[in-house]
Amino acid sequence: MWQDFSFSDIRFAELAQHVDGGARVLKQNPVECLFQFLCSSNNNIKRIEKMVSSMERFGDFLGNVGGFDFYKFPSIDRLSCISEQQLRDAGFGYRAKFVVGTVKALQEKPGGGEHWLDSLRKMELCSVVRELCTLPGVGPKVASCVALFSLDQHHAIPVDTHVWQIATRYYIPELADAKLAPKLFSRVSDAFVAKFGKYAGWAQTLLFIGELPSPKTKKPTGGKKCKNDNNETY
DNA sequence: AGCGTACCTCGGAC
DNA sequence: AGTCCGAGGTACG
Ligand SMILES: [Mg+2]
Repeated sequence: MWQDFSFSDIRFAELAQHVDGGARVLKQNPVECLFQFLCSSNNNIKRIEKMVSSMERFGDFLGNVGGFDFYKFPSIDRLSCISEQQLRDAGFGYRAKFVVGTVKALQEKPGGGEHWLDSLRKMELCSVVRELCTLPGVGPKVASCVALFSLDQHHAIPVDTHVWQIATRYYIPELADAKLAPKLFSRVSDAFVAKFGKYAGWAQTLLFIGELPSPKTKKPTGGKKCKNDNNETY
């Protein structure tokens, strides 16, 4: 698959050579995935991880490995025991009410929230996103993440600030100075699907990793120039 | 429909 | 040391 992506995009080809050990696009549990990305809005990864681990402590204790405690991610019912104040105290900020509201909304689904989330698997991507967006704190980006990482929607493109940077730099440079707006969300998404096709979401994930200030990538530095689709150097 | 703006918190940059 | 900025967006006017 990487070869296909590399053929489709020169930048992908170059980046792929510099990502050690590959990247994994995990098929996550939908509940866990949803609440993780519910914490992600306007936030940094370190704090997101802290918030997620504080939610996990409401799940069953699994054991201790190498000095680290592990917990099963809480069920929706278990999550419903957490108050907004507890979440505030745990540093969730304004996302505290999103968590409480989404738990409540899920509990009210006929057949339960877990079942409702699973039922989204067999729907079209646009319907999946639309349904998920009815939850408080869930917009198009979070919905796309949940769809891609936990609901088998491999062509979902979560358009976040990083993807926006990538897209305007390499694929649609004419929008370089525009603000990331909902209207342009689809524009970016279309650009990725046009370029990478069925598994565009996976390609997006790799390019996203390339943007992160992470030791996982050792991007080419110093002097090397490349060209984007419009033959502009970067 | 489309566009501005506020929003919790917090580590790093200056 | 104080201030400012921005981070895997969303809700609301
Ligand atoms: Mg929503």
